[in-house]
Amino acid sequence: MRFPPAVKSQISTMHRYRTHTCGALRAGDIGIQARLSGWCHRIRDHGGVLFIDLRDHYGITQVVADPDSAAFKVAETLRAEWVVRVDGKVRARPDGTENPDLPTGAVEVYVREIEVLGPAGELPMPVFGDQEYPEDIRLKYRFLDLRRERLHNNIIKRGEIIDSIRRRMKAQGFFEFQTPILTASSPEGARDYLVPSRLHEGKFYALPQAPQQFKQLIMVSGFDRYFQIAPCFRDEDARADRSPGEFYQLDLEMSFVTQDDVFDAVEPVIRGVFEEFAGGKPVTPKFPRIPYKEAQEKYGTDKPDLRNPIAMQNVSEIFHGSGFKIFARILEASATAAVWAIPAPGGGSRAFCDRMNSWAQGEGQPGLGYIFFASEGGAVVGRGPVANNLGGERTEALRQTLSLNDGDAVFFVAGEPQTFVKFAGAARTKIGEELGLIDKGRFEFCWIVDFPMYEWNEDEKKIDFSHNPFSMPNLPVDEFLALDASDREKILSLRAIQYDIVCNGVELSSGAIRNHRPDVMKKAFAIAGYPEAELEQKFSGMLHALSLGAPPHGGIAPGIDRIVMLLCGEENLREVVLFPMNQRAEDLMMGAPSEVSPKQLRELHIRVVRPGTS
RNA sequence: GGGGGCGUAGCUCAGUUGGUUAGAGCGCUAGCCUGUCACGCUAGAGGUCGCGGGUUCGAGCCCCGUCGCUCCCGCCA
Repeated sequence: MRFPPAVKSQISTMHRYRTHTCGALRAGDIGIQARLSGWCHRIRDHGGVLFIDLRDHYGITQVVADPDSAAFKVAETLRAEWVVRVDGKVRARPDGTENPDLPTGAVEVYVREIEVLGPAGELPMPVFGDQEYPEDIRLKYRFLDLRRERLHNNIIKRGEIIDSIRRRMKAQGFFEFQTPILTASSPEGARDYLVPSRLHEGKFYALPQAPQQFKQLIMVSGFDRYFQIAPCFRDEDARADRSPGEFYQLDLEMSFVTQDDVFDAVEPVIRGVFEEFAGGKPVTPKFPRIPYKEAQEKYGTDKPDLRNPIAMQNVSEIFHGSGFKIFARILEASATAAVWAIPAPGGGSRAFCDRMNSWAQGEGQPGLGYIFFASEGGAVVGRGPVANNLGGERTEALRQTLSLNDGDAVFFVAGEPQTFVKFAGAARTKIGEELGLIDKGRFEFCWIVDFPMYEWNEDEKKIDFSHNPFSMPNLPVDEFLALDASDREKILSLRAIQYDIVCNGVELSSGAIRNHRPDVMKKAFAIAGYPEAELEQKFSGMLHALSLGAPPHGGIAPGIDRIVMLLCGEENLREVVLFPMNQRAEDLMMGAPSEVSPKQLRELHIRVVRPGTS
């Protein structure tokens, strides 16, 4: 790496580094002396004349040197991504050489002096251009990746979105609080990140999975509308839409509210932020409320992508006792078995249906039955093996039920809904994608409501909490307290006052009206088989607080990273997080996690026991 | 913990049925070029084909194992 000698500045009145940013100069500045600092984005050396695109956070300005300029010799030594200071005269570009793609494209800086502030070695990854690079290289050299336009813009947009959220929350009367980062491990939920205590041998802090208990305690403390852009920590495996380790939530909680009050407070904030940053893409004007059960039946998931117009239907009636023996027997054998239809408008070709069938087999399914409809002698008839066995009359009934026509198809899944629902949902998504039915240019929101409170655990033959054990059951308190724990039917049909916001198939958040009554909570846990003593032991602080005057309260916690991801049009959270970890929860740039010194371990009363050496 | 995909030059990738000295673009080095903005032209350097083993006269290519990255399942109240 060479450092060309810096030429001492002759313009002592100027700022040490710049009079303008690289995005500032316009035609009106022609004739002035300017000083710019930035990175050599792109260098074009024509021998006689040499162009440097100088880039900083604000933009790009073209710098020109020719053999007449004093700094030509220095200019020739510059390489990509060197950081330099440039002095020169702002002048108009010659006629016909203006660059309309650049805000500064009418002018250029004719260089008089160049000072190298920070030279760069050969780059592991160029900053210029928009080529894809491997994740590990990108993460190891995150600071280079962040110089690139796309990521740089994403991070800026992230900040602007968070600003907008704060503004909107405060306008709704919410107040921002800070809750502890070092707290206690909680037995419920995800795996905790633990921090060993130096002063208390053998004891650990945990990083909060969410400020859940704190925000409830803030309500018990008599504050009314809490929010926080809250860091959350969970030691679970990553997904494209689930960062390993840490992420941020717009955490909020309100006192004396019903579900409707929470919706009325949150929906305008989320909708407003999306409208502000969606770049003109339409946003659902009023979020529809879809009961959990309906979401499962129509979309095969509790986070439906409503941009996909396909809605499934239960068509068991049509197959019951029909000539299509495979399904008829399945329905015969079990009262809870069903056949669901997945309409595929425009999918009416044997080639498409066969392709979907092989896809299903690739997913480990026996196959995907189908009928496709075609015109024949003026009538629309069903084709394929299912239609042949089902017969004309029932096939026609299907066609009418599902409003299908010439050129359409329908696929079928059969069996016990609880075992096939996930696959049915995947098939609905796949069909929608393959047929191009999903309008990517919009944001489709919905609330998912009425989550079941409990579910049957077939493995352990017991009743479990279905989702959040601290949600209020949707039943008058007296009735709930009077429940007979053996009335399995009634208990399994109970719903919790719990809700999710879903956008384009991404679960943005879940929330609930909390269970603020110790007696109801004890009953709720008793139903799930937790003895009162255990509850007292694990959640004594919370129970105690709730027993000394707790207001009814509820809230929700939309994921900031996911909101930003959707608004940036990205499919992976790493594209909207400043310094993300890889899938194995490593920070390749900082080298985290890392080994620590024996002294540190001793102070923390920790001994590392490696697998197979104990 | 399980399954899929990928791994060839600093980077992005090609590489036929297993067959001579493994190629291209970008980047890098040297030279030429006075109006480019993905500048152009010429030449050059740069390779343990992730790693280990096997099959074969012969392996980048086939087989087994292993490691890394990634996507998914489990998990994430």
